[in-house]
Amino acid sequence: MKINAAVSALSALAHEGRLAIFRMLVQAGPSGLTVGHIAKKAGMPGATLSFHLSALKQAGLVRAERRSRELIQTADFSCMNDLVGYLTENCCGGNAAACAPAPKQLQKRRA
Amino acid sequence: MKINAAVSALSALAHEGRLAIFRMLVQAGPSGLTVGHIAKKAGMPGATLSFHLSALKQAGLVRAERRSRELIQTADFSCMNDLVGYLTENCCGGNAAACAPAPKQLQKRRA
DNA sequence: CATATATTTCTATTATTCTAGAAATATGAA
DNA sequence: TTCATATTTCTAGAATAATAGAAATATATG
Repeated sequence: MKINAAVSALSALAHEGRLAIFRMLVQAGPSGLTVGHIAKKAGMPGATLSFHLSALKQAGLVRAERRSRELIQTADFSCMNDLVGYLTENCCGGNAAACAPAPKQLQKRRA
Repeated sequence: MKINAAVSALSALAHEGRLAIFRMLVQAGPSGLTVGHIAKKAGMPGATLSFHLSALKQAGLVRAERRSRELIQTADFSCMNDLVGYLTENCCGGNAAACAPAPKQLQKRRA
């Protein structure tokens, strides 16, 4: 992942409404959600939601597929994982153990 | 992590200069870097760098400690890990295997 | 074709963030 | 105290992003 792609993805997620939408989709998994469903859960006018979904798509974090009149939105899990990997890449120069702020609190996640 | 904290962290990272700074600090590890060192590597005027470091600190991603005339900046690894955890939380409703876009390309990172 | 539903694009207004020069503050050294 | 270095705060103009109503487009059904 290049820095521009990472900035796009982070910018897309750096908004309360869009982050909530993205997390909904992450948790929904590969079967996704329709725009209407998201609009209801997010309590957002259609035009506003459409604007935010575009931002997420532009960044590569969300994909859409038409099913009849509805558009099913799904999270792009590999984009998400690439972003996470980009942020944590080569953490502490590769010495992951150094990231633990205190000895008792060992890092459980990847470092 | 609450959504507001996540949005703050993501907003702080959603800028090419700040993302580059943060990654420098992540890779530098717990010993950190001085403002001057970062300014040189990032090729950024002091005032601009200071503005961006403030944003990263405000978001909890960076901490500073004075050592004589210099201020040592370090990444906050637990904040970073919390953010990553927040993004990927309960992915696919807990069925992590579902995130793999294709059977042949298994997810190597946490899901 | 006419009508209904689902979603997007257009538009303009409002709000927020970025940038960097200049001045200010903090620390240390002579 | 005077000077040098390191960093921040102040400032204001320039750039970018958010919001949502209204109109447009896509698909389906009678």
